[in-house]
Amino acid sequence: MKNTKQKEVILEAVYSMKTHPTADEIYTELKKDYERLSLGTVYRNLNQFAEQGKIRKVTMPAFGDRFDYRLEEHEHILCEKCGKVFDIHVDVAISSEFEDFTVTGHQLLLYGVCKDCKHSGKHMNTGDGSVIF
Amino acid sequence: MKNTKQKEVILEAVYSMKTHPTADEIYTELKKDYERLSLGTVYRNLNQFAEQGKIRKVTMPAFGDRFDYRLEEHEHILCEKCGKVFDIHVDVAISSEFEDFTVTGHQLLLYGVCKDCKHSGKHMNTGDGSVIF
DNA sequence: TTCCATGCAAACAATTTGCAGCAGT
DNA sequence: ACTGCTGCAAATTGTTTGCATGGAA
Repeated sequence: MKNTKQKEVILEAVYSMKTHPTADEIYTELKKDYERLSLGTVYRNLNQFAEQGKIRKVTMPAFGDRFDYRLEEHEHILCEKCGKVFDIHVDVAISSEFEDFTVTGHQLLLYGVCKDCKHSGKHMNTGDGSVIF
Repeated sequence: MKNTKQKEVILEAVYSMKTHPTADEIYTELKKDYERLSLGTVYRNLNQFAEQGKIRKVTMPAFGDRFDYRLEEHEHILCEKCGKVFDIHVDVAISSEFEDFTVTGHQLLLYGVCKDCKHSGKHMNTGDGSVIF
């Protein structure tokens, strides 16, 4: 794999934008400084980094794929109002064998309404009465 | 909401295909008997049913949206080789308040290799050493 | 008769890919 | 010099939408 300026700045962008950006958000951000950068290159490199385990790709229902520089085990919570994604640290212990499956990974996603959106006056659902995690 | 033949057979298809079908799979299946059925109608109705809580929409990374007739609380496990989705019943207890979030729902997705694919001789990853669920 | 739902095709959004030229080794 | 990487644009894929017509109430 060759070292290119593009690879460098794309990876750096994921590290510095701590907001779980989409490919397009990264592209838009970098475009300011790198006029000729192409969206295809951003996608190509993000996917490559994810395969190499340098970053993580997180698929969100209805809000597109996000990229996350945090490699440690953690889960995500998605605000359904603003689409922002936050990290949460919960202990999800999964055996590597489960009902005839060899389990290689998992993803836990919580949905809800974040603090800011709660206070911004929009109507919201009530909780569903579930228990402490 | 009006009762139409299309609504009837689409909903019935989700109930009878117990394979977590995509919209397109449902469409293809029904097209055999209903020549003039349109894919748009399938999408429209599936989304409507999901909103009404008659079925469930499950978003899978890399394999498109699936529809599930099972309404009870359960999670999914996705085979990375064949793309099949299976139900699993695990106890995921989540509080309705979590770090300033009002939690309205969650989704736990495990990835792995199913029994059939394990035995079909393809190379596979080793487990990641995690613990009993 | 009134409108909602459908079929159809076009529109869309997100992502991937083919290719010729350019740049890293 | 060789070959992979990039920019660009076109192609794909999955899904939604506008509109005229047909069918349920």
